Amino acid sequence: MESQNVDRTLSLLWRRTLGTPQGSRGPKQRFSVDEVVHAAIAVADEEGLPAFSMRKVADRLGLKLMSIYTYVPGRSELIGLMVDEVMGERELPPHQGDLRERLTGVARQMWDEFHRHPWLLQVEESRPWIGPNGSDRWEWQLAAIEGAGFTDLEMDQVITLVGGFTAAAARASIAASRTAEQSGMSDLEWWEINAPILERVMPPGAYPLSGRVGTAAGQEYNAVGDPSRSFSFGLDRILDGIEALLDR
Amino acid sequence: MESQNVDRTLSLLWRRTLGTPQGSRGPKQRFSVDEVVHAAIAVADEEGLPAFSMRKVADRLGLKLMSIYTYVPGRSELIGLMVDEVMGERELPPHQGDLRERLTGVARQMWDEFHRHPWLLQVEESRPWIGPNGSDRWEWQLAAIEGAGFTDLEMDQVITLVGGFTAAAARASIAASRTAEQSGMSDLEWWEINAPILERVMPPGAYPLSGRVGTAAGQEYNAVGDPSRSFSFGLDRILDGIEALLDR
DNA sequence: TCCTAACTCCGTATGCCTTACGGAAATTGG
DNA sequence: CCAATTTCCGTAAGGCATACGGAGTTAGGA
Repeated sequence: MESQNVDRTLSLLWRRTLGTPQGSRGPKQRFSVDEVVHAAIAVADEEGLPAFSMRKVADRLGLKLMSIYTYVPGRSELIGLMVDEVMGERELPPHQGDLRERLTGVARQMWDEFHRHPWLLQVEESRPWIGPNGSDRWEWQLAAIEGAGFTDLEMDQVITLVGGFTAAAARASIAASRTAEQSGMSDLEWWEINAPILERVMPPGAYPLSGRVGTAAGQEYNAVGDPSRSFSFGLDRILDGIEALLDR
Repeated sequence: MESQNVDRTLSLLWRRTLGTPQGSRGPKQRFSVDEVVHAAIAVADEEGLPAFSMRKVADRLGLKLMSIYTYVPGRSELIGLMVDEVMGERELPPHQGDLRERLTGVARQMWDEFHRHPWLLQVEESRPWIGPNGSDRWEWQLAAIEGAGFTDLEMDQVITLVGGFTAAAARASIAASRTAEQSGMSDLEWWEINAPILERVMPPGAYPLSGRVGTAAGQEYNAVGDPSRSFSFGLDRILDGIEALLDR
């Protein structure tokens, strides 16, 4: 019964290549799986994954809660469909330029996607679903560095490295903007509340480096840190390191 | 009333330097805040953050649910206390060796900590609480690269880079072991269920690179990917890139 | 000495969430 | 035209955080 669920979800993921094999007996469904998935994506875009619920998806479509379960097996499978769906919403551009430009393209594509759909970073599935758009994506990423001189193993590791770092950087960036906009508190207000206690509690001079580096960062950026500059900085270092690997 | 909450939580975070200023009127509390925090950490270690609930913390202490709220303001504040607590559970060793060894030490300390307490990666707080152990940690990380020749801004960015990558690598590693142990399915069984459909659905030859690289990785490692080798590989590239920055 | 403010512990209730189950209505193959 | 099948949905079970108020306990001050 577990494996039936896997079957069903895989069929839904690959529904475009498989066609829609629905038995013809009963009433037709009022919506398509696509419409359900898109409604779900809209909810997640607006409210994030923790606040994403089956009821909200149903409400958005004008269905009652339990009807959603005739379209998809459950919440986590629906999230799997959403992930593969957003991975297909932009064309994968052909790779151009040298290795550096190509990997920058790969990273920036992920960076943009994470910012378009921040809930992607909140998805925690032990085993990823293998869908068409995710498969295309992985192939495309490997194509970016094919022929550059890496072993097959290194190709895997290089993409993992760039992808992992990009996800971490995007996480920081999104956390920063979420904080800025949604929490009613500005950075300044937050410090005004924290400062009195912290001054009382932090031994003066106990954190010389934090103080020096913190004020340097605070002056250079406007905020406490600039995530998009951290991303560029980190990516540059990583690409330097990867190029160095090819010069061995 | 929001800011009262901040006040209260900061006082709890810095409780060791502040002393315990509890009013003396009513009955004494049966436990200390430390005991509550440690019980909470035990629950999170065993079950992860999604399954972590106030009720389970209460049960573990022999308290009833609502009594926990006399110790800490709420769930998310308790998680803030847990985070700072685990950041203090290991001595921060003095830095030794060259830049490469020092940064490796910083990364490995985080790597170990994430594996000791995987739920740290599931904490999503827009604004981090500033506690004593987190502050010490940040100062210690900066000390690792103080005097190496970076500007203050670069120091911030270098630590952010190493920390972000380490978190991403640990996330992959933990996801892999969670999958292996807890989901009843082995990698093999999982493929046995997925393969029939995927073969039917993936156009043959559509994913040449994925196939080649995937089997290379699968043969070299035993599993689909070896997270700890990906970590070493990535860290080496990053350190190469950082050293190159100093040679400019 | 004793009253009362303040505090702990906890029962109850509200309002979320996922999902199992079963029933009514609709549709179509035979 | 009947019976199988499917959709849509009501209900309920079992989880969650937390607001509120009440009973009992403790100690400061009159």
